[in-house]
Amino acid sequence: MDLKLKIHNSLSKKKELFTPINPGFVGLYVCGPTVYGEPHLGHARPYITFDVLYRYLDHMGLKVRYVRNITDVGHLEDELAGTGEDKIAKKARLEKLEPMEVVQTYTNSFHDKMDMLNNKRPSIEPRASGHIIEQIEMVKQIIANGLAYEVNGSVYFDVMKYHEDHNYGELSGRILEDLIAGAGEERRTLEGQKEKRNSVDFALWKNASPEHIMRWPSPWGIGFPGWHLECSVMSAKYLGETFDIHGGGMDLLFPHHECEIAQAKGATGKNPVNYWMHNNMITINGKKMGKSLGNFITLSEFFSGDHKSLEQAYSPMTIRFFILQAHYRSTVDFSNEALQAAEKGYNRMVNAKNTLNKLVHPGNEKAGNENAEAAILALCERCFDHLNDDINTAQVLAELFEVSSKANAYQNKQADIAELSLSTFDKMRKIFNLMFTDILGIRDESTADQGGEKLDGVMNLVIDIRKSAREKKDWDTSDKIRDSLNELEINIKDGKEGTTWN
RNA sequence: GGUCGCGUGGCCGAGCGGUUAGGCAGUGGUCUGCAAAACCUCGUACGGCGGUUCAAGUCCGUCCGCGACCUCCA
Repeated sequence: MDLKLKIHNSLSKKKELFTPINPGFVGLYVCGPTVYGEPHLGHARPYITFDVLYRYLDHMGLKVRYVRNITDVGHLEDELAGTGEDKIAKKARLEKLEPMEVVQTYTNSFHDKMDMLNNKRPSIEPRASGHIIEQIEMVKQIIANGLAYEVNGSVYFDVMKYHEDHNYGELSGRILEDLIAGAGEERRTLEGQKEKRNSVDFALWKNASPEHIMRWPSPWGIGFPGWHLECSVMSAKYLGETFDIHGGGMDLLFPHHECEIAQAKGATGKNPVNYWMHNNMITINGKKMGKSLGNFITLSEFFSGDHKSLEQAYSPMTIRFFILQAHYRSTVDFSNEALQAAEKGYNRMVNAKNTLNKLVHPGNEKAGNENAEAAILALCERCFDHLNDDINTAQVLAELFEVSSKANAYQNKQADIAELSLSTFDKMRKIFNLMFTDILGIRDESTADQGGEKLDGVMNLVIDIRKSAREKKDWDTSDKIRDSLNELEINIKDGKEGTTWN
């Protein structure tokens, strides 16, 4: 099939037509979380963004191998004292847990939250700690190529040497001379800085001090792998030395992804990634929500509403809808008002979806209104155009809102469903469901959808009783039923065609 | 300080050379026992100042404001 998907490549800073290396197959790697804390709103964004990409590629008939790692070792934490303690190890010490216990706890939580957000699980979810041998091998290769050096049991990547034949900064736009010149006073105190030939060099392998908990033997002594190595190693192992798409948050662009490129080229000489994609940040009061500022709200807190900044609980689908209403490369600012707007929009669209799926078309093969017919057909096409234009989910949702209005109008007889031909109506319904459910990955959280047959039966009975009451103008009974159901979060709507609920 | 990005109506957010984004809130209607929902209607926005162009939120310059990265971060 002819691919028309254009994606913004961070490497060229342009939208490029996506062409997979192997026709029909796509290798997709997304940087996963470091599992040392509860996942927060910021984590929702990349995984929803790339989930939609994954779903869309899949819809187009491509066989996608989606690899997303779990970082359970390796990130150094630069304490003020400069001890360079591993994040996982630090958390373990603070919580008096085994490091792997910490890892498991937060990995489980991460999985739970991702499931709730309706993100599909990746094809492979490798852990850094399970690939120590491969990481050591890659370090050896880079040393053999003369682009890394060992000092006191640690191995550093020689950026200056690499830059002689390559361009360190090709992704981030950094200029090496500026990086060296711009090294501030505060950075001089960081662990290992004095061992490096140059301040811009980064660790591939770090010597472990005796009190360091996570440690592995290596040709350079007991230690642990460096910051950026795992992604290079695991992407190469499962997707090949050069693969199609690498995604992640913009905050990872430098140094993490820049270093990945350098490591990969330093090891294999090959460009590791054809298309780099970066999602923008979620902000709170205009500032990036993240660990370092401590201004994050966890997904659990959103789902329960249990946080001082939250006026209410927000469901997983409200969060998903909220994120999808903005383009992935724009920042999106959190606020209660914005989330409440997303919640209402989401509810409106879900209700419209259910309405649409229950509509019965009279079956006319000719459109009653050629203009309406043409408009709907054009709208259907535009949904795909928007996705092809760098996954513009905001525009897709705008189109689906148009369909929602139509569906409601047909239901209420405020517009004639026969204005569309049967085939166009079917197409509209099919594409709405495809976009909403399959590609945008939005799930129906309403009671009606989850109550099952028994609830349906009960509700039919209740509505029938209420109908009798209403016919007798027994408004007390009628309103009592409505109010009581409301308390159970079941809403009654009296329409022309009878009463419905959700 | 360096590199990059952003500033759109009350709020959130698409668009990025000429045509309605959309959602939420608000206005006025229709419907309705009441309510809710729904549908229709209305608002005419693109930080300031210059410039390019027949035509500019949309391109260029400049100024102001904000942010990201340069240290772990999605």
